[in-house]
Amino acid sequence: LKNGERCVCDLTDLLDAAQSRLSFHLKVLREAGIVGCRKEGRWAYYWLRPEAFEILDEAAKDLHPTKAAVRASQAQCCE
Amino acid sequence: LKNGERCVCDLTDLLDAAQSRLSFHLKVLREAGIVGCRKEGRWAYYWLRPEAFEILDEAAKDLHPTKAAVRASQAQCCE
DNA sequence: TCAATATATCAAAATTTTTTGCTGAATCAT
DNA sequence: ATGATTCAGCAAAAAATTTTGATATATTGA
Repeated sequence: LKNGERCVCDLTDLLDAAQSRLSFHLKVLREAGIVGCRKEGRWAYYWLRPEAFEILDEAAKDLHPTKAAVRASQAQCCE
Repeated sequence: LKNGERCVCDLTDLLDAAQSRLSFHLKVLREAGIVGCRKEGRWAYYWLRPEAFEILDEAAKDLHPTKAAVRASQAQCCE
């Protein structure tokens, strides 16, 4: 989805995955706010929500060791 | 570990988790290159490896929707 | 209207991950 | 030496996640 919205049927082909399998995962991603979705006729299109990535980036930053912790671990000679 | 190295016994207290449980998870993290570890006497100290976070940041970036994809999804009025 | 297509949903099955409880090795203090 | 402490590793149990197969709904075109 990184390159733009896709309908579920495209994704089943692209990913060689069963439709119900994708439907399940897309639902999880949708409920997590990671993908958006719209219905158009028979098709359901999904896309990545850029907002979700701000949160991801923040979370990744939060995990980073502190400067002090980095200094301390650099002082050690580890395998 | 974000704040600096800790020995396993500290972590069992801090996280209220069984020792074997922590040992298991720390092993996974160690093998994934996320934590470093050293032995000192009876204790085993673990710390976060900052290098791991570069990879994480890169991976997060890779997932980001492209500019074009963002423009397209913004053009839509979605729920 | 009828058949085909796209999708969601659900329960059961399969798989993966996590936790627990136990054992054994190493270190340290007495 | 002995006993206590710290930790790794393992197998079995438990829990969580994922997949599959079936069914149901909605849309479209003939």
